[in-house]
Amino acid sequence: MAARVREVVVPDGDVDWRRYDAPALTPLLQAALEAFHEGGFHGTSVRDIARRVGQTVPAMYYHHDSKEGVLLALLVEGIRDLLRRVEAAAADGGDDVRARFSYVVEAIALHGTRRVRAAALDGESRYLSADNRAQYAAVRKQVENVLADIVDDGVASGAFHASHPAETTRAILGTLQSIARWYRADGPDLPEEIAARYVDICLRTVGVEP
Amino acid sequence: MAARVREVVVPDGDVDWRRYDAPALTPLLQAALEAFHEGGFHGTSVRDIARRVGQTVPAMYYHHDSKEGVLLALLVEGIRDLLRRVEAAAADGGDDVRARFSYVVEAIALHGTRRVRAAALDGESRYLSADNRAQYAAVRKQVENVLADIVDDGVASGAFHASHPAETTRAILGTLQSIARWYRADGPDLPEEIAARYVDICLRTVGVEP
DNA sequence: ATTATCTATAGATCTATAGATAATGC
DNA sequence: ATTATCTATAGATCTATAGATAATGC
Repeated sequence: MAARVREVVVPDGDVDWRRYDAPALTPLLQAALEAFHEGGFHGTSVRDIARRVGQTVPAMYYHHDSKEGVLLALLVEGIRDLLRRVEAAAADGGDDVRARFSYVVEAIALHGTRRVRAAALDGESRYLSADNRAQYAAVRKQVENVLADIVDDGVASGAFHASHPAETTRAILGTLQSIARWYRADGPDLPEEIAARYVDICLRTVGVEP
Repeated sequence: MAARVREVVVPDGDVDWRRYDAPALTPLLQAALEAFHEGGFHGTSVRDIARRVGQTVPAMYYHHDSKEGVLLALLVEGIRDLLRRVEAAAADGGDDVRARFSYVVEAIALHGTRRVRAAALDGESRYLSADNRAQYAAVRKQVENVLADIVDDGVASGAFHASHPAETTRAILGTLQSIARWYRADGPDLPEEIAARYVDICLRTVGVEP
């Protein structure tokens, strides 16, 4: 197997979770991300991907086991990036549960716009084989748990109000996930504006006046 | 073109929007809906569909122009069903904006569980040709407008609180849409329980204590 | 030696249609 | 006549691999 994952160790304290540079993807993965975003996993052929990057199909197979391997690499890279940011955002909030909540919502909303293709790719994870899907889902679950813990803390301390904390967390994640399905980079609103609005909206959802 | 749409005229006052019988789909459309739900539009071949219904591929082409025609028929049928129910739910709420909101949210949530395959199919609408997508989107927009008008009314009358009503409506629709992505009929919760919880959650989102 | 690419191709599968055939309704 | 199905097949496209070739690093 030729595929490898370059592990870049970034100390958590150094993560600027609001800053987005160009994604650190190989040209082939960048092309595949765009292709999957436009046509979906099954609607994209390996020839589509190769053509976009100006290479031949076998060049792709040298770096990745299969088309599914390309999807997995993109999904794992994307969700790990989100997890790093979300953990940094939660840490940034310190002891203030409302700040922790607001920052984490902001981080997920920013990801949905600044990394709209990666965020929208989540829906394609269902086409992964069981093993690969589990690997992706494990990281995704960690992201969800960060928010779930904050909501639980807020409800327990009386800062938040929710009749069904777990379902409320899921509802908020659904809302934030949906951003990537309508956001267009050439639209009228800046990612920062959108994120700020979703912080407001999600605060109300946990019973807090923004 | 052999395909036809049977139009069943149902007076709006007669729609029991909480009641779900078996969907009125031909066996082929039922099979296609299950196939698309499992594999997505591009991950499903016309042979898959024919095999499920115990027929040959040309039998499908006799009733539908193309594979895309099958998807369009399913999407349009599903969204029209939802629109009918949502309009009945809004009417049921009468002059009480909170009741109208609660009923419409309940109706969309019930649709996400009772018609989970149809609801989840929404994401595949992006693979339709521009014309067909516009036809589907027009009906979908009507559903969204019903909720948007209620949220605007509630904010205008002071019954609801939302800094960004349009974005709040979109957020709520995102939450409700996400139900179909995790709901399983063999799960522990009844559709009615889930719908009731989402009414609670969405009321909070518009600044109302449930 | 290793890394990264290429040309050429295998073998399967895809959507869709041509044309035949049977069953039904007038 | 109409409706609904079938067998057979066209022609394109799919994923993946075999084996050759060039460029790079020691």
